[in-house]
Amino acid sequence: MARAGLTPARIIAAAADLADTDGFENVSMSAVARLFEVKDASLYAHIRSLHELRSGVAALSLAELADQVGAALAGRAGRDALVAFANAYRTYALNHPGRYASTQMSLEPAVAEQSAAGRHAAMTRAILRGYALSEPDETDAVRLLHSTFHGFVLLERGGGFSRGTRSANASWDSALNALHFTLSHWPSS
Amino acid sequence: MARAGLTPARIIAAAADLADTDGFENVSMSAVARLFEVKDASLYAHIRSLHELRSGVAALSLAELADQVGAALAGRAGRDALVAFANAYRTYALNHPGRYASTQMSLEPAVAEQSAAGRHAAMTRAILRGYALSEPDETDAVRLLHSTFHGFVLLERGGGFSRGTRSANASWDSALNALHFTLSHWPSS
DNA sequence: TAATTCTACCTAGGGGTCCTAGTCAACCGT
DNA sequence: ACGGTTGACTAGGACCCCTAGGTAGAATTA
Repeated sequence: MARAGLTPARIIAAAADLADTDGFENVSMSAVARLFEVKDASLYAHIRSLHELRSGVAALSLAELADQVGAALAGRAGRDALVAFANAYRTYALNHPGRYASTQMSLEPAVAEQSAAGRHAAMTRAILRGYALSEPDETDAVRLLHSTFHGFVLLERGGGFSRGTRSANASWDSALNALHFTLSHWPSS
Repeated sequence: MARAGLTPARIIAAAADLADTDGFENVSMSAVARLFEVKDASLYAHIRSLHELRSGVAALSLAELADQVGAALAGRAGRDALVAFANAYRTYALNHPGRYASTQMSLEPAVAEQSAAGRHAAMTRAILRGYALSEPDETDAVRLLHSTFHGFVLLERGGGFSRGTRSANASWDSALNALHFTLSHWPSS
């Protein structure tokens, strides 16, 4: 009986890959076990439950997303920062659909989540520094940006933009234009 | 053996209620069968598969959503129409989380879907008539609106706006302000 | 090196889900 | 009243989650 060399990290990484190829909803203990050519029961020595496996994927994905967005953001400001942030966000979501889907699951306020989601919010606020908003406008703007990016990416991936001849890319650029314009002339009433 | 009086419509309606109370991901043949005090196998005389059941819920929900949004929109124009549309949309999503979640599932271009989603898009375009956009700006604006509403509602329901003291309602109104402003001064470059 | 402990993986099994096939009883039109 | 249709049943296969207990190889210690 050769050992497969399972560790929580490797199991979660494999599950994340599986999510991207087969969909997050198809991430199961059995499916991941098959990847390692191991019985599903064997995974329970490393990961307590399916829920923990999926939460692990979510935490991993949030961290990756924050990394990539952070890297894209480095050294930019104002409109440049907005566009870089948005494009990095969308690129990650489209390249890693399963990982991105995992970030939607409501994970209990775990420590790992706190850090990654916190970084995310901090970066969004960093963008807004170029637009000189004060509270509570800044919070409203953060939520508007996040909503728009999240919604766009989900609809795009779900095929919601397939009708018509206008490309999703063009509409995306247009949306960024609109957001930049709104942020530049924030109606603070 | 008394008959339970199952029909596709009643089964789908029950499934939709179950989605709202227990979550769309928990809509299963077994769970719906339990509601009718019937064995799960009995449902297959009326509904071919779990996928068909869920698609049915999605079609029902899309139709309901279109109805409510359409009713809210009646007789309004311009900013009024935008706000009415948006609030009806959000209200439906928050009051019927499971039904709303069902509308996210990618249903094959079924006939039923065509009609409801088509109505939805037509109504969004009706709003924009007050802003005098021409193609392709109108398509971009439709997508921006839909993305923002969809993203906001999902994040709100997922607890994404729990941090901080700013209420979701206030941020929502602020987002509508911003959208109205952007639509009024659409940067057509 | 040899003995002991540890642990990564195993088998066995209970309970849940989707779905098919085949059966029988209740309803309905004639 | 009767024959056909159909609505719900039981039985069962395939797959899933998860627990309990066993075993063999790795790690630690004597």
